[in-house]
Amino acid sequence: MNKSYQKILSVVSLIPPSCVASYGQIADLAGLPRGARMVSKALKANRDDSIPWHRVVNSQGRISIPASEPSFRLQMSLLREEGVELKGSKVNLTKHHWQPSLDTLLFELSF
DNA sequence: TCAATGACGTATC
DNA sequence: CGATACGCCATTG
Repeated sequence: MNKSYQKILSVVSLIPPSCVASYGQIADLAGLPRGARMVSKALKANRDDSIPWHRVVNSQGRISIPASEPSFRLQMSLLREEGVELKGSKVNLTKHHWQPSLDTLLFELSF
């Protein structure tokens, strides 16, 4: 577990319920431009359930976990439980895309 | 070393 | 909307 992973997870933990963020967006907020693939690795490696990993989807709003894996269904369930509108495996981004407040951004910078 | 591999992103057709 | 092609980059064998 290196520093980048910690940073990534800390950013993910800021995503509020019924909102989603993209891998690229998380990478940017974590100060890791073009680090989208690292975000996916960090989430896959993470075992802490208190981190809302399910609120991270790809830039198209689609769940990126292979449908063959069990966590794919789990992610859908968790999102629906929060009231996130899902059309198939795609979320309504115009409604649920996370837009961090200025406060949140400043808080991140101080981390 | 080096090629292959992703829970990615963007551009093009 | 679906399919393909690249770029990207840490990790893996």
